[in-house]
Amino acid sequence: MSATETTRSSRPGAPALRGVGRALRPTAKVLPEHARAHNRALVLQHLFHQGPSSRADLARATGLTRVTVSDLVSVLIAEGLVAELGVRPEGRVGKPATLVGMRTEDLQVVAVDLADDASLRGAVMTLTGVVVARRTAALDGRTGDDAVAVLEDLCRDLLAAADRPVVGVGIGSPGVIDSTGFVVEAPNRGWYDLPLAEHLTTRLGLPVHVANDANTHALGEYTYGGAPGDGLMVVTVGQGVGAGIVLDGSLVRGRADAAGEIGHVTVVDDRDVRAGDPQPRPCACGRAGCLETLLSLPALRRATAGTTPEESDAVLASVGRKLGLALAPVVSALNLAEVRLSGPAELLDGALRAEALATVRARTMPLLGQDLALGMSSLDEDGALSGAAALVLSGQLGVT
Amino acid sequence: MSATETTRSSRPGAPALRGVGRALRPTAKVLPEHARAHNRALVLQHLFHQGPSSRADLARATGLTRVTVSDLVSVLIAEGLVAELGVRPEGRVGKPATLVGMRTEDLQVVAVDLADDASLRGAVMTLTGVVVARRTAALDGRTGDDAVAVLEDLCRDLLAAADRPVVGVGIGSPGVIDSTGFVVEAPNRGWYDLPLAEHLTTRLGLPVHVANDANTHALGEYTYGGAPGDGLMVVTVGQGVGAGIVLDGSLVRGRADAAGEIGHVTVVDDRDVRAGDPQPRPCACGRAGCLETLLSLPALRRATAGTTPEESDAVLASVGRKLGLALAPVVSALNLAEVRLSGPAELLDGALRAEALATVRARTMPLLGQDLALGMSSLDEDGALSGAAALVLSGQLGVT
DNA sequence: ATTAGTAAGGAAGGTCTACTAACAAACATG
DNA sequence: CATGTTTGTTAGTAGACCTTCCTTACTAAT
Repeated sequence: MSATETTRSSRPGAPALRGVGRALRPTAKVLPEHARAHNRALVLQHLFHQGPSSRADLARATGLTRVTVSDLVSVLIAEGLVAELGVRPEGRVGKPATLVGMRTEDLQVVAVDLADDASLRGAVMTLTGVVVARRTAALDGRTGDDAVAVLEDLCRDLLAAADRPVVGVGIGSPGVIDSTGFVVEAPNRGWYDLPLAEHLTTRLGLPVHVANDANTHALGEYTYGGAPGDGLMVVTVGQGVGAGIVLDGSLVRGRADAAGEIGHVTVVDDRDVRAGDPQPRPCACGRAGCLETLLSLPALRRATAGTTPEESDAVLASVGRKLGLALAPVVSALNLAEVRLSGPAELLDGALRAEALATVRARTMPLLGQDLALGMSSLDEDGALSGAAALVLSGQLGVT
Repeated sequence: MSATETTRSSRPGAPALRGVGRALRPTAKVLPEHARAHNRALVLQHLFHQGPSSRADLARATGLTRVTVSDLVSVLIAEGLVAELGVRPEGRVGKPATLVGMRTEDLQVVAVDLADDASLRGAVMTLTGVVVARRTAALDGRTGDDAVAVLEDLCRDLLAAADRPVVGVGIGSPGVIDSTGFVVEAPNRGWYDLPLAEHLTTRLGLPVHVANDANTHALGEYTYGGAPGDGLMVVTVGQGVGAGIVLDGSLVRGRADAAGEIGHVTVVDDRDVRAGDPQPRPCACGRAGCLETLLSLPALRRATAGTTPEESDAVLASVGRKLGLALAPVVSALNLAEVRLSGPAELLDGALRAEALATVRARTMPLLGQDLALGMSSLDEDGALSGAAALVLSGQLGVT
C-alpha cells in the first residue's frame, strides 16, 4: 500500500456540494450567565496579575461599569476569593479608593507531578505558587488502579496538610489527556481510557484538574512566568522530551490531544549522517533518530559523562543544533516569539541553548528570528508543580 | 553581539514576584448582547453547513430552546439572511415542521485576490462560493496609493456587477496583515502601515475584510472544503510559498501577524549537501536554501523543464522530501491531522505529495503520522477567491 | 369516524445581567 | 470655606434567555 493510496483526503471526482455536509464543529451556546462568568474571571485576572485595585480601577480596566464591578466584587467577597484591604494610602483628589485584592495567600491549591516513574511528588501551594508543604509517595512499581489509589492517598495527605481553604487539585501527568481530564493513554502508569479527573473529583469531593505534564508546564510558565501576552512554547527536558504550546491564552491540544509531542520528531537519519554527527540511536517509540534520543536527560548525561568542558560544550551545541532544526519550522509557522526550555540549567542553559537559538535564527525569516526569545523557564525545579497549580487557577477561576 | 546576549528572556537574578506585574492580555468584557450575537451565528452556522432545518431542529442542534431559536430566526428573516421554505415533505408523527434556510443563493459577496503582481483578480460570488461574475484589473506597475485606487475601482466594478444584495467584500493579499485588516507591510504592492480595510469600508460603504492570502486560503478550505472539525494547515504554492493554519475554528495569526511564513524556513544548507541534493540557492529574503527556492512555481518549473517523466518525478520527490522535513515538526507540535496543498496539481499532486507525506510519516510518531492526511486543496483555481469569500462569511456572519 | 399521542410553534411571565442616571461620602485645592 | 473630583451605592430600565402553557396539525390506533 503506497503512501499515496492511504491518503484520506483527495479530490473527489465531481466537485462536492459546497457549504453543506460538513460535520458541525462542537460549538456551544452562550448564555448570559456565561457572560457573567467571563466578566467575573476578568476581574479575578486583573486582581491576580495587577495586585490590589479599587473597584473603579477594575471598571476602567475591564470596560465594565462601576456598578457591575461592585456587584461582581461583592459576590467574590462573599465567596471568600476577594477581600477588602482598606483605603488606598496615596492621597489623590476625590474620595479615597478602598482597595480590594484577591486572597492569594489565604487560599491554597494541591498540585501533583506524576512525571517521575518511581514516586509521585506533590505540594500544597498558595495561589501565587509558594510551596507550603510537600509530600511524596513511592509507586513501588504499581500501575493501573493501584497507581490511582496511591495518587488518591497522596492527595488526601496533601489536603490534610493544607492550612487554608483549598480551591482545587491540579495534576500533571505524562501521557495523552483530553480537556476533561480523561486519560486516553499514559503507558508509564498503565492507564488507558481512564476518567481520572472525574474519578478523583468524586472521591475527594473537590474539583480535580488533570492535564499532560508538558502542557501544564507551559500553562504555568504563561501564568506565573511573566511571559508576553501572545504565544509561548515550553520544551520540557526530563526522562523524555515534551512540549506545550499556548496560543491566545489557551493550550493547543491538537486533534487527538497529542499536541506537543516534539520529542519523537526525527532529527537524525541515516541519510543525514555527516562527519562529527551522531549516529541515529534507537528510540523507545520504535524508530530511530528522534530528538529524544539526543535531548533527554539520560541521553545528555551519557553524552557528556567523562568529557572535558570543551568536549562537553561541543556535544551540547550539537544537540542544540538539532533542537533548533526541529523548532525552526514551528517558530515560522506559528510566528512564535517566546520559546522556553525547562530542565537542568547546567545542561541546557549554555552551549545548547545558544546553538539552538542561533540555529533557529539562521533558518527562519530574519523578521521572525530576531523577535524570538529562547530562554530558560522562569519556573524553578518546581515548574511542574507550578504548572499543576496554574491548571487549577485556569480551570477553576478562569485566571491564566 | 552573540546570540546568547541578545536573548530577551532570561532568568532574573532574584526570583520575580509571581503572579503580578505581567502585562494584561487584551481580554474583553462580554455583554449579554455578545452572547446573543454568538447564538445568532450558531444558528446561521448550522443552516449554512447542514442546510434547511426546522426551528425545532435548530433548537436541538444549538441547545437553545425553541422559543429563543424562533426569536433569533425571526430577526434573521427580517434581515433577509434567512427565509421560510415551506413545510418539510417527509411525513412523521406530530405537527409537520416548516423549514427555514439561509438565503445563500440570494446574497452575494465580492472577493478579490491580490496575489498576482500583474493584475488583480476579483469575482462576485454567492455565499456558497459559486462565481457569478469576474473582473480583473491590470496594475501596470502601480504601487502604493495608486494600487489602492485600482483596487477600489475594481471593487466598485464588481459591486455594480452583483445582481443580489452584497453582504461584504473580502480581500486576500500577500503581506503581513493584522486582524483588523491593517496592512503592516505588503512589499509587492508598496503598502506599509496602511489601514486598508478601514479605508475601503469608508469608501465603499459596506464592510470590507482584508487578510493574508494564505490565511484566507486556509479559512476557505476550512469553510468550504469539508475539512474535519479540528485543525487544518494549507500550504499555498505560487510565486512564493505560504501557509495558513486554522486551529479550533480560528486562524493562527502569531505574535506579529506573520504566522504561516513557512516558505522561508531553511531546508538546504551547505552542511546538508549530499550527493543528489540541490545546492542551496539564494532566496529573495536575502538568505539561501529556503523552502521557497525549491517549492515555488518558478522553481518547480525551472527544475522540471525539459526532463523526462522519470527525471521529473525524481526532482519532485526530492522537493517533496524537503517539504516533509519542514512539515514534520509542525505536525508533531500541533498534532495536526490535515494538511492540504494548493497549487497546480500536475506539479504537486504526484511524486511531490507522496514523498512529502511519506517523509512526514517517517519522521513523526506513528500515532500522529498515521492519522495525518496530506491531500490537495479541495478548492479549485479559485481557491484564493473562495478564501476571500470565507473571510466575509466569517467576519460578517460568524460562519466558518 | 373518532380518539389518543406527538411534535411544532408561539405567548405570557419570570429571572438574570448589565446599563444609565443620580446621589452621598470623602478628600484636595484654591 | 467653597469648589471640584473621585468613589461607591441606589434605583430604575432594557435586553436575553428561560420555564410553562397553549394552539395547531399531523400520525396511529381503535
